Amino acid sequence: MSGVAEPGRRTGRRPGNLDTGSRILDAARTRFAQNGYDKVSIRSVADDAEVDPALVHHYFGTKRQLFIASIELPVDPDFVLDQIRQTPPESMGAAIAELILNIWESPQRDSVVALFRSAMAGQEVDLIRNFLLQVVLRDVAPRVDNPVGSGSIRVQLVASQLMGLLAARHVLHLDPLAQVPVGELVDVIAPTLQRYLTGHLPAQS
Amino acid sequence: MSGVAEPGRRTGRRPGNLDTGSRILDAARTRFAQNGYDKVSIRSVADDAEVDPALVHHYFGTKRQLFIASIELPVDPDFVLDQIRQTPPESMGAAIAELILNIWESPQRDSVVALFRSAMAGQEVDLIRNFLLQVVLRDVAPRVDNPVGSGSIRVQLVASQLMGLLAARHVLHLDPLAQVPVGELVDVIAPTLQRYLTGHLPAQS
DNA sequence: GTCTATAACTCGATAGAC
DNA sequence: GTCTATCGAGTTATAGAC
Repeated sequence: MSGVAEPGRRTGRRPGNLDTGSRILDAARTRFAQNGYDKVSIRSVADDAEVDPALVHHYFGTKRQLFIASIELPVDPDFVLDQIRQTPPESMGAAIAELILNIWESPQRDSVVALFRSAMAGQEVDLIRNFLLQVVLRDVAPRVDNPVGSGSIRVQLVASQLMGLLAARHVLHLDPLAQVPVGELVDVIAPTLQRYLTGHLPAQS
Repeated sequence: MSGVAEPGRRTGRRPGNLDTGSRILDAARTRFAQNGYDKVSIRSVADDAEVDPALVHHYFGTKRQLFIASIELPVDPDFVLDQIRQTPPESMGAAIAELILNIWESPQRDSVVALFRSAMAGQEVDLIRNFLLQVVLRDVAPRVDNPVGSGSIRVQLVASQLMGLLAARHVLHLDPLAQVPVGELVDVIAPTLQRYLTGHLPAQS
């Protein structure tokens, strides 16, 4: 079977090994999520992908470039933002909790966790803060800007609760919080987010 | 002036250079807070303290020991816990917010931030989770355990909001949230914590 | 495209002179 | 108590053979 080329068929190079590049990328994603940027070595990624370390450089250049490539959110921000846009302000708390918490249970979780950990470690912090401020939050803030000027604070309070949940559940793995089903957690968190967005904030009155 | 010893005075070794050990400790504290455990080298701490790197080992042993020594909370956990213990459950939200947020504005902030960043980076995570679970949270959980079994989840929800606030304000420095005076923020956060502690949690009913 | 070999560097920790 | 010198391990990244 093997080694003997049937004339006209099965000759030449075998079709890409499920693509070496994407195997590297997958390995990098989970590694970065588990250990954070600093503690991940190109060698360990190469090992996980069962690939030579030099190949990682060959495909992605420097470690930083590999990180950026691996982090690239497979979720379309516009898709998420569109759903939020179509939600009336009175029910945005539940909508956001539902959307975000479910993303964190999806395969995209590794990317998000890796991004968050890197931000906390001070790596790529500008990249992340800009993404947060200019892409995600800036879009929602004007819709909840009441009283005038409170919009940014409101959405950043929401971000703080969401980040804390990410830290507790997916980084520290606090039990039993980490074991609570998403659906229940959404119901618990939604009222908090809703109050931050449209509720009465003592300091603003 | 210099070099000439007046008889009977100013002889012998000069009084300790403000103590080499504490200079090292101070440098380590701010370094760890700014850069996290991983990115701090013993050499860099020694540079900041204007001390030979070998001296750091001489005084504190390994890097881990230096970290623990530098992290050592200047706040007595019992002091904080006592104040919480003396608060009736109905107003614990405000009490906790008041206590914790003010600690984060005190000189102890660097230690707390360093600890948090290390936890997020996966360093010393057992040490931190145990501290959190067994020292801080375990004490409060039984007092808000209603319905039975909800106590742990309740306090961990509180922890999540507090950690998120720490991340947003003191790690990511999100403006304008990072600029809000503590007093106002306490009033904003307290109701959230109170609901988590004693309020109605949809999933529990 | 893939891999070997290695340059160039940083780190923690130690031994030992002074 | 303080410093020099260095070991050994780990890293990114590159050069070049195949």
